[in-house]
Amino acid sequence: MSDQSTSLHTTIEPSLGAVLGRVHRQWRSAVNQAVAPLGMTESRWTALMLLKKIGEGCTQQTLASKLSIEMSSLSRTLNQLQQQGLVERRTDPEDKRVHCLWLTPEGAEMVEALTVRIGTIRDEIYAGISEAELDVFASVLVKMEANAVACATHQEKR
Amino acid sequence: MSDQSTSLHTTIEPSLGAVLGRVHRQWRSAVNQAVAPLGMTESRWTALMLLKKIGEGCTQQTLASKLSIEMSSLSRTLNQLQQQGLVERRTDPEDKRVHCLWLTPEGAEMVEALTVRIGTIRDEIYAGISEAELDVFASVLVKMEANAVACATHQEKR
DNA sequence: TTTATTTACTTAGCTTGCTAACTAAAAATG
DNA sequence: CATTTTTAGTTAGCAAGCTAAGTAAATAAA
Repeated sequence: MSDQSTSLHTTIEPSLGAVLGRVHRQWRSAVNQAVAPLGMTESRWTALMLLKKIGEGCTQQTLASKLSIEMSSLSRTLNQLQQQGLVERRTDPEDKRVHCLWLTPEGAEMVEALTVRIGTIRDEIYAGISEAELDVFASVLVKMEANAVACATHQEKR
Repeated sequence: MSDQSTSLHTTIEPSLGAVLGRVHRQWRSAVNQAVAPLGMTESRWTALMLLKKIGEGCTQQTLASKLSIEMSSLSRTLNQLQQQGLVERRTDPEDKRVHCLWLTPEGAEMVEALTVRIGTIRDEIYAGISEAELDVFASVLVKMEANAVACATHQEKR
């Protein structure tokens, strides 16, 4: 029994995490090709679409946390989106440290265009995968994400 | 019926690819913390361990392709591994363009040490996930990888 | 109320993915 | 056999993740 728990995952590809990285790179490459004509890159459209999803007016802090990237990474991406005239940073009058994020009209149009293009890619990448499989896949991702965060956290306090 | 096929995946998280990226980042962060004391980073240990797995003496071409990274990326990583005295590049006498890759004794020891540490992390990240779920997860990843590659390929020829 | 700490964000510099442009060797073509 | 093309690998510079070290504003402590 304890034997089983030790060997539980040894039959599986030992470096599934590396596979995860590969698939992510290839998925990114496919999407990047599709959105390049719109002047978009992964980091930019990911931020743009998540901003739309979680609701305009949110802080950079909130968006960075939902993206699971650092504030510094998001800051640079927002500089680009702002320069492209797709996003606005408005200083919160209640707390002048805080920047609230809003889509410009052009930004909103971009989200629409992206949704279409990325939807096409998504369907191609999901081809031949059943909804049941996708459900399991998504639930495993969620568990892994939580486990990885917990793991990183307990390690950093040694 | 055709309705069902259009709506097939719309109930799922629309940007599962973005989730994939997030989980990969977090998994990488957890592993990086664990292997940093050994002087390793993700790109270096991934290359080192895959070299061990697919067999020493292989070409850079082969290793890059199995890693799903470009030759140029691998070239830099190998420079680092060579500088650390973990890997050797030997010119193939039959074809002087080709560099065959070998682990040094120190490299072989490093692989052992990494296997232990990464195994620990892997078990933590797999916690609460059944073997059946992992099987589905791995099979979905494989299908997605193939689909993404196909998608990128047919796009680039417009 | 002045000082210290915390918080939201930015900037700078590193890592490692990428593409593009290069060298040198091998293979194909004339 | 000379010339062109292909192939294996390298180098240079961009993209976007990271950490570390800043600002400026808000809060806590003295």
